[in-house]
Amino acid sequence: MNIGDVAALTGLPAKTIRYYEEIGLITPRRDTNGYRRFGEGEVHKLGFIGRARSLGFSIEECRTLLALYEDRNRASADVKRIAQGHLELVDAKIAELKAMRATLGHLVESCAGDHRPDCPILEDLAVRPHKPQEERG
Amino acid sequence: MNIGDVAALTGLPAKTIRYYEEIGLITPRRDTNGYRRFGEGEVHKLGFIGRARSLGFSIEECRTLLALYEDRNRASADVKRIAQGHLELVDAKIAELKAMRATLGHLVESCAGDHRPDCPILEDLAVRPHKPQEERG
DNA sequence: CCTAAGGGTTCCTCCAACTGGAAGGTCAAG
DNA sequence: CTTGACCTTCCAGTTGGAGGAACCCTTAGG
Repeated sequence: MNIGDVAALTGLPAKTIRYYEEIGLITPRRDTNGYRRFGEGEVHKLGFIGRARSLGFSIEECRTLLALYEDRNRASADVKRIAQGHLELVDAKIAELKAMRATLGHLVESCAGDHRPDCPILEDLAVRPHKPQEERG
Repeated sequence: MNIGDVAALTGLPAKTIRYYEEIGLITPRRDTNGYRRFGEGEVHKLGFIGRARSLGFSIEECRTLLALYEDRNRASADVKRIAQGHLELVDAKIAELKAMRATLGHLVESCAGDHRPDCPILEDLAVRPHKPQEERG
């Protein structure tokens, strides 16, 4: 199996697969012509990584998860800790974005958006000693 | 005013302020000794940028907003369009994170997190043809 | 034989938005 | 004079790849 087939199977770009090899996530064999040759194991690993990435795990978390996956003696607690930590990070990010969204939403609503120059958005950016306002309607 | 004072006033790291000069967001004068000298204008600009950044606007968006701010003939519609576009991006990001959070939350809940090796999180990453599961149990 | 296509390979640069650190100049105080 | 805080420049690294150049391999067709 060449890299193109693996890309099609896993949905990962070939570039990404090469990159994953470069950083040591996978180590496919080589044909005599220098082409990477992938077996089921590699494809499976790449699928695993792809799914973990799509859940927002960092590359290093993926590396750890993969190691745990291949360790038949792992404790599920180790995995759960990583997932939990990541979950908290995601929650924090969501909260941050929501705060941004609230402020931004208020500003957008308050702006007439016409040909005139008066703009509450710019005024706010210009002077407000930025603590995100909650409600003031 | 030296860069340290400006950093204290605006809350931006000195490194960041230097970076903003490098990319042309600001152009402070120089003292004879080579130190950057900041006036009120610069400090005001930096505050503006800092607040815009904290709302998630990109540097290039900040550049545009700043230009609009300084253009007395701008139309508020131009500003609103940028903010609106950014708002949609933020909403998309939130939605994406929420989807991740949901899947991740299910997985974390379903994992015992003890000394045993059985782990639904790893099993899911290993085999699931990843469409985020909604509800199941 | 040559050619063209569609793989593959390596290597290098670039992205955002900084951050860290090294090596060195400047300034005010003791 | 020395110390320490501040400033300067420049270089490298971060995350997770994307883009592209230059070149090799393979196969099909004429």
